[in-house]
Amino acid sequence: MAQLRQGRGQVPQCAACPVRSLALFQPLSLKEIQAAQRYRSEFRLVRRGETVYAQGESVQEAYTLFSGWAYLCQDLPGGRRQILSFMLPGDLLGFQAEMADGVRGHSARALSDAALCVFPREAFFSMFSAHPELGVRLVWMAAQDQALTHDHLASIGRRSALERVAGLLLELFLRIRVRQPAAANEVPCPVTQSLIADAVGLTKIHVNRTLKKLRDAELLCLTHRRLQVPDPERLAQAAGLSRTVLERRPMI
Amino acid sequence: MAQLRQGRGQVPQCAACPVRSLALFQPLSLKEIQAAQRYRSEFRLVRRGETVYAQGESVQEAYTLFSGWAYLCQDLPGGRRQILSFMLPGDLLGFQAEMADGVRGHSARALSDAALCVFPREAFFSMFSAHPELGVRLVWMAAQDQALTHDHLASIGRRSALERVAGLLLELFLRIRVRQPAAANEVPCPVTQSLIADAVGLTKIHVNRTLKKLRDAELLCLTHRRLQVPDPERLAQAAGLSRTVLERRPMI
DNA sequence: CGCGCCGTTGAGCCCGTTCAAAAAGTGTGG
DNA sequence: CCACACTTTTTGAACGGGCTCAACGGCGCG
Repeated sequence: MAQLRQGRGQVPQCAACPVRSLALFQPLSLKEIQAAQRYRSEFRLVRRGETVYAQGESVQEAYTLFSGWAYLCQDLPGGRRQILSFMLPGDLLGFQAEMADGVRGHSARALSDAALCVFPREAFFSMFSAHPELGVRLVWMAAQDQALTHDHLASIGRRSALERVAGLLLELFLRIRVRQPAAANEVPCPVTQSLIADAVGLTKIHVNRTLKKLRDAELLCLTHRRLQVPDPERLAQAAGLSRTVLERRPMI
Repeated sequence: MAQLRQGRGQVPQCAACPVRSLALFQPLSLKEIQAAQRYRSEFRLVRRGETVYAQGESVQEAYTLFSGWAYLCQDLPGGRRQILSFMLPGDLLGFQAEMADGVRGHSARALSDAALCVFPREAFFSMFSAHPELGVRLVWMAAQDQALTHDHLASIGRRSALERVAGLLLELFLRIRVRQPAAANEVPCPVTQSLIADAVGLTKIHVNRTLKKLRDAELLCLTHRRLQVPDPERLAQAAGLSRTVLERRPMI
């Protein structure tokens, strides 16, 4: 359990984890966290573009994204692909199909250089029996995840190109902002237009045109890996979202 | 807990439940099942078209679909709507947002006359502490659900109209067939073309044309609330699905 | 019978795609 | 520092899959 592969840096201690309040272990006390650290089998560094796990592989581990960005995507015949979700620090990866049929239905890739805490499949069973509240927490996170996926489904199925792009970027904006010390109207956002296209089911060319429209309407501006949203409320309206979306604090 | 509202029929006993092997309580022994029945607060009958729970309501209960069909759908501005999933006997409804922010993100409606076993929100906490294996089972079912939703997402985002319709009907065909005594190439299937349209993100008119194509190609035939699939393998190919989909037994 | 829902078919249009190409940004090695 | 390769962004022109609008037939039900 203790064969932690360390990259250039040192392995962080769970007790000092900066994303703990967002992550699976949130319900545990500081003392319990120190004990729970032994469930982690590895602290892994991955480079931008590298695969964390691949579609078709058998399920052996799950991960907490410690730092950096990642995304889940499903590859389809004809070179097509669909991005299922973007993952931010604190998010749990690889549990979606953990219990299903034992085979990954999608791949997970690093969008930027990233670090992951790795938990072997069996660790979850021990964790749940030792800390039942972690089971509740996991179910809660899974439900949150499912609700978000449902929103994406409705977005791709029934919304216009502009609504889709606006909706996705608003969601990312809000999710990133929760992870930031101060609430700003500009956040780092390393997604490319191609990635947006594969996430909302459009062509990268049409995403580009749509972004131009949004920029001209001063609803948002995505350049140099930074995302500006002057007025989230107005963007939500353009995305055809009910006002409540802004109040729902995402993924805490 | 025992105020079971009974319609015309008698309330079924969990021990004799015909969908137990598909449902949440699958891991329990016969003896445990009899005890677990007390968690059920109600056995409810709903008529075709009635709402089980509605978008925006606060979350109070979850349900096991005992008989009949249901579907989850999200309503959008402009009269648009997206069907998120179809529910068959044994499926768990209303847990998706159970733990999230306490507000339903979608509605659940009966597609045919249906019967539901109702479990109040708090029952789940008692159930999990009394039977930890139910927690594992629930997580497993949630993961299965999520995997299916991911497939829909990829389908709507990146597949052609024909692939989408073929894929959806193949999925339904397989899910219905598991619930049937003998494996036939014809199953009951009460979905209308409008419902298919709202599920795959197309117009009902275009769904109609697509169904005609599929019928002409003798891939499937959907008439009089019955679905025929002469050769599932060939249909899977037309839907652009890898062969493995057929082997994956859905939702057990 | 008449009403409402569901399925079917046609004609024309539009949103988003495809193909093509150039500009701008990013990273690498000499 | 520049040269080079590569990825990402931007723009134009033309095509087409799926949409809109409109009308009709069929079926179940009160």
